[in-house]
Amino acid sequence: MSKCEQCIVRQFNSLKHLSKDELIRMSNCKTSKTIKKGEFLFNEGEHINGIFCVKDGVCKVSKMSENGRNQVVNLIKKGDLIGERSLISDEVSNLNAVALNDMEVCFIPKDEIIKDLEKNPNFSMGVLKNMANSLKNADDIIVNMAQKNVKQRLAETLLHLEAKFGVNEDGCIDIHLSREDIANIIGTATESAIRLLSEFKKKKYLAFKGKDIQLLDIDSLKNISQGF
Amino acid sequence: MSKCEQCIVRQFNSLKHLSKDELIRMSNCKTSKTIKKGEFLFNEGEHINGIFCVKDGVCKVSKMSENGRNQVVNLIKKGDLIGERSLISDEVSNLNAVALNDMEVCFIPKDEIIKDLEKNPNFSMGVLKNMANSLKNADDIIVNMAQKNVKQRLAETLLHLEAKFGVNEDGCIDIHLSREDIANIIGTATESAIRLLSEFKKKKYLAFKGKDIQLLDIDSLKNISQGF
DNA sequence: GTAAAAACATGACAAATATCATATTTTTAA
DNA sequence: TTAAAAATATGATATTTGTCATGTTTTTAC
Repeated sequence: MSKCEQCIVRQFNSLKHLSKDELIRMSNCKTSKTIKKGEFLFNEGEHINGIFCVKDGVCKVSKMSENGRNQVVNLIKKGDLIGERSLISDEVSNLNAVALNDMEVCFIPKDEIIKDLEKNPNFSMGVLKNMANSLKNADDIIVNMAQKNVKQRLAETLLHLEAKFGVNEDGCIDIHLSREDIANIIGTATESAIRLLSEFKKKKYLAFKGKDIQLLDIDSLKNISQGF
Repeated sequence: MSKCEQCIVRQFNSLKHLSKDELIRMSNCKTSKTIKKGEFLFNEGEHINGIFCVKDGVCKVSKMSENGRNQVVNLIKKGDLIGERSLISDEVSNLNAVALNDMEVCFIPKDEIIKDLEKNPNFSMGVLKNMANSLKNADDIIVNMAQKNVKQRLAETLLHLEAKFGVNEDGCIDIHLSREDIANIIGTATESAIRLLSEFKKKKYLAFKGKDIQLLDIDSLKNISQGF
């Protein structure tokens, strides 16, 4: 069993506020899991009863709309925590999370985290700050969804993905998303997303390498996302 | 100066978790303000440096989009707190808040709240739960914005407003919003909102009394919001 | 009370987007 | 390896929505 107190990943999230003692206790009750590409971490309606700390890999967090379409609300990567919300409010998850590539995660049971939240103000302030930040992001996404058209949202999303995941040795955004995933992030029909990506390619704002995307003209994409 | 420990309003928000001592200290450092209809509580870019507890009245919380349009992200009413976020993350506000009618609010300075958050785990858990709930709502709004069309969003919003603000003696939704406000909630052009309201009126889903709106056919509105 | 401003309303049209159809390419599984 | 399935791509068309124009009603400020 790997030890939390020696794990680098926790430096990237609220768990960095825990004391050595708290981390040792956590090591003893956590479970490590390997989640294969396409498998679920959790589903809508499930009681999660703990949080996941992502050691490696990426998952998409989404929610079914009443229309029967899937909306991606977040992408979670190495160093992030998932499930904080369902932990604090005693409800079942309103979201589902599916691995986009093979993942290494640790699962920490609810009770353990609650204890730490109550006893360690640094930790709870950290969680609070993190949530405040998520909430601010959510507001930005709402404004973008409500006020920007599909082309603007696609440009914005591509820039955001490159900023978040960086580029690989080919110069492409270092995450593999299907065209459908991209459509489900920006909230449009898959065909529309494909069409606009083709348009951007034709205009040399980006290039396809295999199915991955390389951004070529950041300035133009920025302008588009801002409505110019 | 009114006393927090005797104020009913705090029962409706996280401040209910504070001890008598903490409330007495809060009474001594808070300031009461009257905010007239149309005046701002705070603006985008301002340091808020505290939270507002709403004793009476309603305000709309919005954000300018890069397109220059205003998106309403929340409506805050009696019993709610505003400004929690800017308090916890040390940044300027990303939102602005303007009174929709005359308001009575108390302003509690940041330092006081931070002290309580660090010393009273019940309180910080309460704030955390509240934020978790806001985050869940935000996800729902994102999904609605992304996946529903304007007519669905209007129906949804009307139902939501009636649930949140109730009806007055005329049977109308008990909040006065301009057509522009409604358009800015659902993220559409004012003309589109007006047109759809007229359509709903023609179909007897609702009636206008003056400029207020009375919902007549809840079932039909529910069906519309769900895409039937 | 009255003029000016703001809000509301509606038509005409243009632009954006979804949907359906169909073809091609890529991936998956036996 | 190969057939089937899934993903990508693009055209045609219908629907939704935004924009501009214009008129009416309501509210505001003097």
